[in-house]
Amino acid sequence: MRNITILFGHMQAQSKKTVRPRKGGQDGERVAAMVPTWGDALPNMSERAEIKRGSIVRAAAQCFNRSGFQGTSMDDIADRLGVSKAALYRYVKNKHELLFASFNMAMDSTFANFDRAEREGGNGLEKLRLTLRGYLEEMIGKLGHPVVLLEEGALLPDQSRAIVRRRDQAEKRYRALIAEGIGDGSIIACDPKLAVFALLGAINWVPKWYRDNGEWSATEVAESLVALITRSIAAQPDSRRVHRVPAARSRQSIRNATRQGDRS
Amino acid sequence: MRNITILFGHMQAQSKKTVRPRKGGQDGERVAAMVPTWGDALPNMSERAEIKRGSIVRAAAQCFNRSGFQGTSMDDIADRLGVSKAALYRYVKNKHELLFASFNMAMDSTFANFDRAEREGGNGLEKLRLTLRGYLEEMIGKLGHPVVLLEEGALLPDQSRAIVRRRDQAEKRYRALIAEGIGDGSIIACDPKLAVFALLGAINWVPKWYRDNGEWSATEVAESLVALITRSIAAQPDSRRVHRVPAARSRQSIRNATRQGDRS
DNA sequence: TGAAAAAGTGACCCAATAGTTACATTGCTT
DNA sequence: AAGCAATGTAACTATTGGGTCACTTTTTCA
Repeated sequence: MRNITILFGHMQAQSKKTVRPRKGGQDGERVAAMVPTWGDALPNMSERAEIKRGSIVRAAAQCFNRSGFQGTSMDDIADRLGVSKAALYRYVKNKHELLFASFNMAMDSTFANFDRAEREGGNGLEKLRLTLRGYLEEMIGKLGHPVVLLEEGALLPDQSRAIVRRRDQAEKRYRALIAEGIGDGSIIACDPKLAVFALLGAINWVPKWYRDNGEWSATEVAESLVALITRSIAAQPDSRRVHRVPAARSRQSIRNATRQGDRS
Repeated sequence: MRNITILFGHMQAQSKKTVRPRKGGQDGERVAAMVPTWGDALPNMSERAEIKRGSIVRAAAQCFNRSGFQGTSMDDIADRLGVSKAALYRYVKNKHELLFASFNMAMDSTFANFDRAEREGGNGLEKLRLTLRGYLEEMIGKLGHPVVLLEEGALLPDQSRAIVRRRDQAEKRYRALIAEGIGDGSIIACDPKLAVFALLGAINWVPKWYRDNGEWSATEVAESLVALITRSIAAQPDSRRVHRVPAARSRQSIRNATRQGDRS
């Protein structure tokens, strides 16, 4: 009934269904199969705590994306990592901290990509594209597939203030890029605020349909989606740009990359 | 302690804070203020039950939009209508039925607007615009401000199957419109599936930023947003179309129409 | 190797909340 | 006015899930 514990540092015997039996139940002995607890990454030393915390946050973000904050239990997150709920509390104060960390992860990525685009980018439109593409790519890659940003209302008042401030800064910076693009002629005259909402909507919707078991890499999705949506405000909309990637890999690959049965 | 009940058919005395004291508490006598129970609409007869049920569903949809399914309690919904939780159960079987009804309301509107666009519309792009615009306008108008469609994972298996089927039909029909547009030359060559995801993302994101106390009517928001996002796939992107409304009412009005402090 | 520190666990506590029920109130109809 | 059906409510239950704790197992290191 206890784990048939064996070795390899951070490996641990586990029931083979990845999901551990929720309610103790009749505890027939588990069929042991070697599964890395803490899903992979675990280099060495005492910085491991930091790495584990990161794994917890990512797992939480994935759960939040799929089921929402209130719809996710700490057991769900623990199960995903192959640990017990109580173990999480060694690395994390409470559930809200996980939500807060998820939001901050997304905001960190946003600002990092703003900076990168500022260094690399050309005109306003190009910088906007670089930022969106980088963000999308990073979020998809880091979280297995999704993005974050829903469930804002579930934050605690203090956290909410902090996140809202960062998000407002981000939106302001997006609008500034659009204004820059309007100024340099790369972007059509439009209301920057409305445009930003439209862009972010399309971006933040991705986790609702993207499945990472599909054929598309994070890069491919990011590239073609960003090309598509930024065309809505591009001064000289380039036809080739929009369907370059889809045409290359054919629409069959998109079909595979996205839901069919879906969650239910 | 009991309501100082008085008259006017469906009017009822209520504590003035609209939110009724959650936990009974020390029941100081309530300061009575006349508030229409069931928030307005209540014509007459015994068909009133039907109308009340509709009010409940709309209230529920609004709550779900703001806080998610799991984040909304039946008390929240009851409070919004100025009734007790138990009263809801006279018109509704359970909470999941409310979620199901919310989804179906959105799907009904979608298909109704497909049909309307089919009758009125010109080329593929025009039909697409009509559909999106009608849907957005109707949802914003009907629900006070928002849309629905998140929280799909919270549906019960049976309900989920039904909704997923309708949603897939809707997506198929969206893709068909885009294909039609590609055929008649009004829409650029692109992957219809990716395009639909992008469009729906922007549409479904609206409740996250739109506030109905702003200056913009549902019609205005719907029109300008749809113009903006469909430009991403328009064969001949029309500059005037995109910023017509924003230019007319100035960007100040958008600023007012959207969040500043936001929920927290 | 052995002991202390670190990591993890099952069982428990408690608050929140979906749903029920026994009762009160309203209002229609005659 | 009386009585019945419809409508609504307060109080209860049963369950779920966040968070804690005493204890076990694993790892580190002298």
